[in-house]
Formats: sequence, structure tokens, C-alpha cells
Amino acid sequence: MRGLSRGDVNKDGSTPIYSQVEALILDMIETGKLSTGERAPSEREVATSLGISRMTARAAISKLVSDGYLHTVAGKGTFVSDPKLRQDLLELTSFTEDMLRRGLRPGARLLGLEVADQVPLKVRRTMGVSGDSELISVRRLRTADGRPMCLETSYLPRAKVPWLLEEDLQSGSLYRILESRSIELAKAEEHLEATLATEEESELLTVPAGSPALLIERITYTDRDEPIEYVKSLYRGDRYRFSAMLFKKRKKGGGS
Amino acid sequence: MRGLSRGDVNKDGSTPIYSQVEALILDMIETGKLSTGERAPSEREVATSLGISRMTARAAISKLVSDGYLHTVAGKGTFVSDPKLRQDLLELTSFTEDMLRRGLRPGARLLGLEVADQVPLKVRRTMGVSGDSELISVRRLRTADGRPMCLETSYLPRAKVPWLLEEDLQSGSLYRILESRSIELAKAEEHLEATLATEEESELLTVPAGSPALLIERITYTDRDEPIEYVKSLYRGDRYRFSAMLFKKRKKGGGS
DNA sequence: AAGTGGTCTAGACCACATT
DNA sequence: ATGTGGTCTAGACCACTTA
Repeated sequence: MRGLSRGDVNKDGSTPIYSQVEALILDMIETGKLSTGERAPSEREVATSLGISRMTARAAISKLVSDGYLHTVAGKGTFVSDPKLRQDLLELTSFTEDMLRRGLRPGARLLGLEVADQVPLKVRRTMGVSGDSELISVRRLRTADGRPMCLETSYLPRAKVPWLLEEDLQSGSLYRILESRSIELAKAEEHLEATLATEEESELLTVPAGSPALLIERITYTDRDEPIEYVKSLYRGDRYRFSAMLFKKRKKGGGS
Repeated sequence: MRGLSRGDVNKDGSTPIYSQVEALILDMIETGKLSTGERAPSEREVATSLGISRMTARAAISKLVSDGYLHTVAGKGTFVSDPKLRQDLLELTSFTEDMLRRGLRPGARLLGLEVADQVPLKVRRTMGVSGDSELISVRRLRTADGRPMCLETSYLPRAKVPWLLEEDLQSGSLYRILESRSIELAKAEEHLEATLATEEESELLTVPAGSPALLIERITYTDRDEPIEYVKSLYRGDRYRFSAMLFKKRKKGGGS
């Protein structure tokens, strides 16, 4: 299989070999050297042509399978999946990343940044704090291409982000700020429901009162499973669409 | 670590060892033998106590990690994740399963089952058919505990499910019917948006006209990446909430 | 120093597909 | 008969954390 040769992987570098292989195959897919439905090089081909172990090649391919780029058929081979099935659905992103991905220019108008002293019980419980003044709240009107997209209220634990009150939340992405402080976000639980914008909300979002809106509640966790952020976002129903990829779980007991 | 001994795995059976190990550890978590935040047995412990290779033990643990039951910390160990983070979010389920999981009794009222001859272009394209009469449409009012929950319109390729017109879609789950015919569903792409119920829709859903509703579009694929179903569902905004778990992807090349 | 997860090797046998 | 993915082994070295 042309395109894969021993020189393509660096065994001494700090980057794991399987990650390099993953990037190599991904590149072949994205540049069209491998097209949809086509058979990808087999595990053994990848292993021998790159001079690595089959298990290492397999690790790379497995990752691409779980990310939706490839799918395997036992006895036949590994095939390139339909691009529709490998869209970056269900990836945890910031509003900023989300908008950029949609081809829109993200923006923010800061409505409030303060130590919160009247936090709903539900939020306090979720964030694992008991008293008042333990959370910082950020309220922002998020814009896309300059026009209102959603109304966002975040709560973060003061103990973990005491420096937040000094940050510039007008322009920057909150998630990028957190990462620059070595707070690694790992996953988030989201709940979505359809609702109507109240009078105040519709005014800020510049839509008629009673317009449909998508209410998204998100609890973000760090790589140590600690809740780091509770966000309630109200998106304009006419401008926003949420996408996700759902997977079927295997049955227990070897049935399937 | 008590609870894991050589007799617990069957090396001759048809069930892979790592699946058995996965089930064993999962059981320890669900029965409380391992509680939230506690350290799970290490890869080497599992391997030696069960008399298997470390790589096999690791395969089982990796699966549980990717399913959200455990999380690893390099150099420290593997820990049991918060139950909130391992809820079955983002799993592909039928309406029937979904309702049962929410503790509601699912039901259906068949509104239409026919060969569809006026299918929107978008649906035809998605399903990969060109002409008319190649899709079967199913329109049902779905109920939960006897009260209307959503209005569901499905399109399936006639060529793949010619027997569908004879099926009982009043009581049974469509997905269970497909599975009984050896059609394995693997994943689905979903798009959600907030909207308002039209007059006809609100009447069927027994809500006031102009009520908020969650519009869900789903395209379901088989394990061979073939689209098998296109569904448009309109859920009552006051009764339904969609949940998902989002994960952060790793950065490439150590740039971060 | 000892234990942990992260990575990697060089083999092996199996069931299944294709030729 | 050959090639494929699926599974499994019995080692190995590394960076990291904890004691």
C-alpha cells in the first residue's frame, strides 16, 4: 500500500507510535487517498509496511473505528465510513469552537461576573458546595456573526478558579482560559429541552416574546471526575440545532 | 482482591475472556463491592488473580473506561467514576426502551402505514433512493403512561423491509421487529431543535396551540453503514428532555 | 523502591470471507 | 488456500506517583 513506509513513524519521539499511525491513516482519508467505502490497508499491511507490531497497528485502527472514521467487517477487512457518520458529533466543545465549526464568528457580551450568593439548590448540589459565596457566576450573551445566539449563565467553584474574576470574558473563550490554567476538561453531561423565551430573554436574544428556544443544561467535569462548571444556556430556536451521534451497545452474555 | 479468582473466567467458552472480565468488574461496581471514587483492582491484580494476560485484563478495563464506569490516572490507578457520569446517555435506543428507562409505560397509536409516494427530497437523498414508492412511511402517535408524548414519522427503504406493511406497529417496537429480522442497528445521527407545535400537531399531542416542542430528526444506520431509517419526531416540550454525554477529544502532536 | 497505567513486541489460534 | 479481523499470551521498558 503506497503512502505507508518505515520512514513515516518515529519510534524515538515522545508521540506514541499508534497515535502517529492514527494520524497517517486519518490523513489518507482526509486527503482522499482512501475514499468512502474503500477498503483500508489491513492491520498486517500497516504493521509490516511501517515496521511495527500488528497490535500497535490495531490500536491505531481501533481508535479510528471508535471515532467513526472506519468500520470493520470480520473476515473481509476495514472500510472507510461515510463522512456523515464521522462528523464531530458528541464532542465536548466550547461555544467558541462550536460556532467556528459552524462557520460563524463567535462573540460575547458580558452581562455579569460576580461571586454568586443566591444560587439555586440544584446547582449547589450538582457542584458539590453547600453554602453561599462558594460559586462564581458568569452571565453572557453569546453572539454569532454579531447577532445574538444564546443566553448563557455559568457557575464555577470559587475555590478552584479564584482568579476568574480578573479574567477577560468579553473576548476570550472560558474553556481556553481554564486550559491555560491547567484545568483539563474531560466530559460533560447535557440535558436539552424545548421551551419558550420569557419577555426579558427574548429581548436580549432579539426575538419576539414567546419564541421557541432550546434550553441546554451542561455539567462539565475535569479528567479527575470533578464538576468544574454548571451552565444553563438558552439558544434561539431559529438559529441553533444540536447534533449527536448515538451508538448501540452490545448485549450482555455473548448473545450478539 | 477478593471477588476475583481463577474460576470466574471460562477460557473455553465462546464468550471472549475480556468480555467476561468486563462483566465481572461491572458486577462489582453495580453491587457496590466497588464504590464511587474507590480504586479498582489494578490491571496486574486482575491478570494474576484470574490467571490471564495483563493485556486481556487491560482490554476489559479500557472498555469500562470508554463506557464511563471507570477512569484512569497514570501512576495512581483506576477509579470508579461517579454514577452520574456513567448513565446510559448517548445510547441508541428505541422509543419503547427510552420510555421504559424513564419509568413510563410506552404505547403507540398508528396513524398511517403505507408506501410513501410524496417524500421530501431531503429524505430521499438521505436514504439513498431516487424515485417515488421506494420508501415505506410509518406515522404514529407515541404515548407514555397513556398520554401523548410525541408524533413520529418514519421512512424505511421498501427494498430492505418489504414485510413491514404486514407488521403490527400498534403495540410492538419497530426496532425489535427489525432485530428479529436480523437487521442490526449500529448508530444514529440525531439533530435536535426547538420549535412550536402547529395546530394539527398540538391537537394530536393534546397541548395548547403554540406550545414549545422538541423536533428530533434521526437517521439510523446498520452495522454496515447503510441508512435503514429516517425519523422525524416532535416531542412535547413539557414532557421530554434529551440527555447526552459529551467527551473531549485529545489534541494531536502534544501541541497543548 | 515499589506499584501503577501507557506503550510495544513477536508470536499464536480462531472463525469467517474470498478465490 | 489465503487473507481478514478478533482474541490472547508472556514478556518488556517508560514516566509517573506514593511511600
